[in-house]
Amino acid sequence: MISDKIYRHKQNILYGVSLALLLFLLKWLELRFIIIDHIFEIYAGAIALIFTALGIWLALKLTKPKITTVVVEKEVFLHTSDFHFNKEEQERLGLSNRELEVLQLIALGLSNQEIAERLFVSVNTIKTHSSRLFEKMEVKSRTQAAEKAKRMRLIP
Amino acid sequence: MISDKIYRHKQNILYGVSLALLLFLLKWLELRFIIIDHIFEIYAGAIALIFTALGIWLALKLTKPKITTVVVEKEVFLHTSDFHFNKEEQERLGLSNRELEVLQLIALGLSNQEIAERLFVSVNTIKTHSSRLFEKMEVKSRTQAAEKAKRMRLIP
DNA sequence: GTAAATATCACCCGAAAGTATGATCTGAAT
DNA sequence: ATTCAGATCATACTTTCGGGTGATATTTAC
Repeated sequence: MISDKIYRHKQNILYGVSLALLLFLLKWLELRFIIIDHIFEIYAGAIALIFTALGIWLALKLTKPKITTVVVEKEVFLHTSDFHFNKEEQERLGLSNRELEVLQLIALGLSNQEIAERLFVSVNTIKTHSSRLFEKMEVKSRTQAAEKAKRMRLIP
Repeated sequence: MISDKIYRHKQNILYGVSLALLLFLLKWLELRFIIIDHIFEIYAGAIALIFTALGIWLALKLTKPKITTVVVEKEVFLHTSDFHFNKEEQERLGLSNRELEVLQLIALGLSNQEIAERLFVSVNTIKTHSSRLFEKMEVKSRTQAAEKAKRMRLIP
């Protein structure tokens, strides 16, 4: 049995355990004295650590965050195909809607007679409109009017 | 004489000076012991101050700045540069260079008279050119010609 | 309501645009 | 040398354009 062996070697075990305890005590005392001998350095190190952390915390909490602004230019390509009517230009020139309508048909290359037929009015009316049109646009012919209208985005 | 007076009070002066020195020594010893008594606290305070400063410095030096990215959209217009003369169309219509020249001036809105002056020829010549032009382009007026020429990329 | 702006139409006239036809002249191709 | 395309010019004629003037509805703004 195992208990029999223990009993037989009782004294040996007791001696061994006592020796182990003594060694442990000695080691513990040694460590204790090391700590006591260096208590000041340890304390100082702890203070250093704590106050470094405090300093970091203070700096992070109390300073304004650093902000670096990076400006990235992004090129946007605009195509002429998407035509946007220039209402401002119409108002600037003081063109009425009817006059603009006539202008658009002139730019398509229609004659006064054709425009009159399309709008169900007389040629004389179209002449009056176009005259006022040229006056307001400061041009002297229908071809110039068409050219200028395209430049000013009054027509596509 | 002054030296006489000093000689006469020699002992008094010696006593006074001795007393003053003694008091000074006592005060010095007192201050020394105060410092020695509190040497640990002073040292700890100094460490705390130094390492707080270190922490602040570390935090300021080593933190990454916040990066704010601002995207600025830069508009790039292509319409002025995207014109490529349509030589094929000119050849398909059978337009001569002179006719094309006249066509371009017509599209600018110039009158026959103005075109004639610019090209140093007579109005009749311009009329001949424009007539042949309209015939080849299958249009009936200068305004139509200008419109069609722009559509066909014969002019910008 | 009245005034101002807009849209409509008419008539006249001169200028410009466009058509038709024909005539040189030149340079390049055959 | 001849042919052919392109450029030039002219004359005659028709059509369209654009300016000028005036008149009448219609709508919009105050």
